Amino acid sequence: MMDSEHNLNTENEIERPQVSPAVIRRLPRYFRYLRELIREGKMRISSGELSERMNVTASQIRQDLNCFGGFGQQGYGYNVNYLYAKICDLLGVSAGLSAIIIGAGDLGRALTRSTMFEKRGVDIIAMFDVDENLIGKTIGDVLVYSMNDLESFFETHTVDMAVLTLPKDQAAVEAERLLELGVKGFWNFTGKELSYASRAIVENVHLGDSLMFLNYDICRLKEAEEKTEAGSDRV
Amino acid sequence: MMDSEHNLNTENEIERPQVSPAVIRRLPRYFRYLRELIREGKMRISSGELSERMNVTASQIRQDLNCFGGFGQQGYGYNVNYLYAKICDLLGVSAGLSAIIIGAGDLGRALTRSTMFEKRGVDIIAMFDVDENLIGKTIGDVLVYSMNDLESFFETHTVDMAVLTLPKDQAAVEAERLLELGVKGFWNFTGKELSYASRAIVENVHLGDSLMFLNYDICRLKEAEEKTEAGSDRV
DNA sequence: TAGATTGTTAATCGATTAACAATC
DNA sequence: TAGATTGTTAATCGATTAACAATC
Repeated sequence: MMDSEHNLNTENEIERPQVSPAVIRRLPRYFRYLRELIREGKMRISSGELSERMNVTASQIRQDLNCFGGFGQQGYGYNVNYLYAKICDLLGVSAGLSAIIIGAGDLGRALTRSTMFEKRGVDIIAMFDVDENLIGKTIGDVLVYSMNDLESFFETHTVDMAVLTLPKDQAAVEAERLLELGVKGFWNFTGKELSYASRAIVENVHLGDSLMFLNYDICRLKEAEEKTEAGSDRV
Repeated sequence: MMDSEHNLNTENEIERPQVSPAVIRRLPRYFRYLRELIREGKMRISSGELSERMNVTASQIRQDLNCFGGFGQQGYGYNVNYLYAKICDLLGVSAGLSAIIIGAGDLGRALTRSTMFEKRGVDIIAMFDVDENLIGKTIGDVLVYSMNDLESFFETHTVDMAVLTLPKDQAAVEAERLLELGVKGFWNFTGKELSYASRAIVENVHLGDSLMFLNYDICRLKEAEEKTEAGSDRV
């Protein structure tokens, strides 16, 4: 089941799978559907059945999962709990990752109060803001610190990632500061596109882009409707 | 400049460009960079220069823009204002699209108060919720209506899209209700994956998936670091 | 005109799907 | 054993990049 050829090299130099981002971006979706299957009490699932639920090809599912090893069994399919556990591993659900949220504005507060992090094994250990009225307060069950205390906070805490929900024009300078303190990843909602090559990992979120994609399709739909109407009862 | 071959068919059957989603998903990013260029007062830009800023190939830029017509000029490049106007058109920035927000929770409020919609020409005309304490209140400058008043609201208003920020378990039933009322598109944050084929357009947003993609990379990075440490000073 | 840069075709690359042998 | 379904290779499809002729 485990590959043998790759391990011929020095000691056991781990085989970096080097899986394409396209595949990795699909993993969270498998994660979601597997949770659902578990909730339903389903014990096993075939790529065929899963493909129907998820609206993708069975081929793709098998191909995707095989990038990480043989999680299934011929003639049987996939054990739901086992597969779920494997995907959780890949996505670090039990890795005990810690996060801080920079910016206790509307979005920062919404994210803090959501169950999103908890469900994915990420622990929000603090929020930071410059607003004197917020500092010392608790949002959800997370304490808001002053941005001035960032450095001292890092002396006593390990922080894997920072969620950036602060104003766009401060994004770059604060991110640099966090980088200096050893943050490994940024979940960046500021709209300012950040990129630190090998120094840190950045996931830039552009909600506005998603909105505009929808806009595009709605416009095309409206155009088509106008055309139809014009064709049916105009001049 | 305008294509001639496609227009040989009946009357002028509009040429549906049928551009790939991959290209369309990139348009909002051009939109953002062009805004920046305008802010900087730049009048013209070549695909080469833009490609450096955006970190994509010049080839891709020219290919993308050409899906919608010849927006540039040989030997000169692209007129920033003209190109911006064209992309705004495609993305419906001046189409006067209207939206309502279903669910006045943390996320709904955060979206309402943001400038995201305004910047993209989408008008939020109402919010809806079931919470008696919120109904009648104003968030940003948007009034919160009762979910019971949904049908009557539609009698006097045109609604292009609904932003779904309500609890997951109510997503499907309320979306169906909105569909019935003539909503054309859904910006869906509920986590419940919706799909209405030709009846409506759905943009499912899964912030958690984005977080997990980041998790994946951070885990790989941590693994790599542990390996390095182990190699340098262990046993 | 010469220089620059697009529009567009052709070549390459990568991702998805199909097919089937391996195997439970 | 026969049936089912994976793991995996090969074929197809689509998207990206390179190249260059058109043209401003």
